[in-house]
Amino acid sequence: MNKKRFYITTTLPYVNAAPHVGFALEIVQADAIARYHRELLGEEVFFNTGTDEHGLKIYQKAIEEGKDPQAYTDEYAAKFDHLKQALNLSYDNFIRTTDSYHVAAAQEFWKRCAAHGDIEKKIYKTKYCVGCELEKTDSELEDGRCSIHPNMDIQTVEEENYFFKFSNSQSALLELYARNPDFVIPPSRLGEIRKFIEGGIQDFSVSRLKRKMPWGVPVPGDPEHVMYVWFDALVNYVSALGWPEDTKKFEAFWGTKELPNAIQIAGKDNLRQQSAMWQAMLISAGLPPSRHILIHGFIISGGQKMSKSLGNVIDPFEIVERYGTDALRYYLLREVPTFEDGDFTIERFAEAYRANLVNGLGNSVSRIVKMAVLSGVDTMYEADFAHDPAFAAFKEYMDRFELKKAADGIWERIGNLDKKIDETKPFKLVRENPGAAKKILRELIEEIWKIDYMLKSFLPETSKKIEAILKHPETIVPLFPRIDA
RNA sequence: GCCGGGGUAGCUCAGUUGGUUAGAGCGUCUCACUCAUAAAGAGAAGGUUCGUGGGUUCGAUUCCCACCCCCGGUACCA
Repeated sequence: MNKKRFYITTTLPYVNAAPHVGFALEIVQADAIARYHRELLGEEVFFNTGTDEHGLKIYQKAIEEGKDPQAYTDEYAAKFDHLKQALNLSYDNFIRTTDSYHVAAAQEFWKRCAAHGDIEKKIYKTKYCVGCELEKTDSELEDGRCSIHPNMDIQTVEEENYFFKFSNSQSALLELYARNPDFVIPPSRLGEIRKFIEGGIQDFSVSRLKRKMPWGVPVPGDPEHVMYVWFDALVNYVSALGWPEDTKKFEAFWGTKELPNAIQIAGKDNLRQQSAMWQAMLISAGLPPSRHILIHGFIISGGQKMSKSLGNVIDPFEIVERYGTDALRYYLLREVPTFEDGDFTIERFAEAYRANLVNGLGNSVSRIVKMAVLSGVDTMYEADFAHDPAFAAFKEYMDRFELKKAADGIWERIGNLDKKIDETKPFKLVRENPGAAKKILRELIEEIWKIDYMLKSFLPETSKKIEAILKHPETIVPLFPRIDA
């Protein structure tokens, strides 16, 4: 019997700005889930992330900086390593949408959709502001006028584009949702997308004229066009697995129509692309749908969106530099609701750090290990955690991707350590009844091992530190230093 | 405008079949202890009773209606 395969992928951040804490949330959530499946469940995990590197904005940005677009994206992709280190990420694959195998896969995907009759040429009407000399989207216009040049009429520009026949998929999508009530998690987001699809859907354009915007994947059989960045970028979730060449690997991780296996995680702004458009593309290409689309919220700061002008932007690198990787991971995984918007301010962060990591986890480990050393209690432990009832509860939450609730359970156990010490007072008891005190301390040590085990997915570095301490208890140092605000 | 989510202690939030004195964590105050990172524990205060106004009901934070406020989306920005 083969090991169970597990696949999870983040969305690919678009590389026109430095990674911010919002993407950090997504990739840390994915990392915790991946580690859980890899290390605690022993599954064979494929954890994918990468960068989305085509499209107009990147093209413009590169030109702006006087660079070749490929060189610009190369630089950015290299920077991603900083994020990997800063957040201690365990992804197995890093895809760049400019990788040649991805480009080839995107073209094959296109051909399959075309063969299925879902791609056709149509006239695409764009709105064009002569003042800006730019095309505008409807949402950029106010009352049908450009907000920068309200005295000028918006012109309609027509060009030939390829369209994906999204409208063909309406019933198939609704059926997918009906068959899988947990297709999108949380369920409220499934309701949202279902309602959107029920309301009727329009075809969307999937190509751009190459002479206007050359930075994209060439459309097969038509040198005039490149793929619109959406289409190409979404294909990464399967090209990362070697599709279309490596059908074995693809099937093992992506799953089959009967047993889809792919977990995707995305922000709520990506609900439509991931749970509807991409699924429609998969259906068209004859591939299995995803298994779950996990939708997380946004990180806001002080009740407002982060923005440079408000000065409330949280830089993940700064936090890590000051408090350490696991402090940030802790905050993102437990202090932010898993599926809803969460607030992130330095004040709240510092408070959570002190209360739960310094005073909570760190101090509990210190006092127990110190007592164990003073009383000569063995700090090694080998156990089958799988049969621990509390671990079963933890597992249940993790299997439902309820990361915060799972973490809450761990911290409840940490709190119980202190409660037990206070009730039994082993530090006092050791003078009257050393045997009884040792027995209690031994139980506390075992409990730390179990907590440590559950912590592996969330705080991998801390988990290693705890193990090192338990192996060499005489060398104990604080897990989380006090940091003055 | 429309669609979705939300308005419960200072803060962050639980509260799914409507039922006695509405909960947790953090923060605050008091007390106690000393094994620990000047830390951990216990107790207490804190909600004009759960956005506002109606309604259904013996009884509603929980159901219905209207309204107010906040947030997101409103499709080619990836």
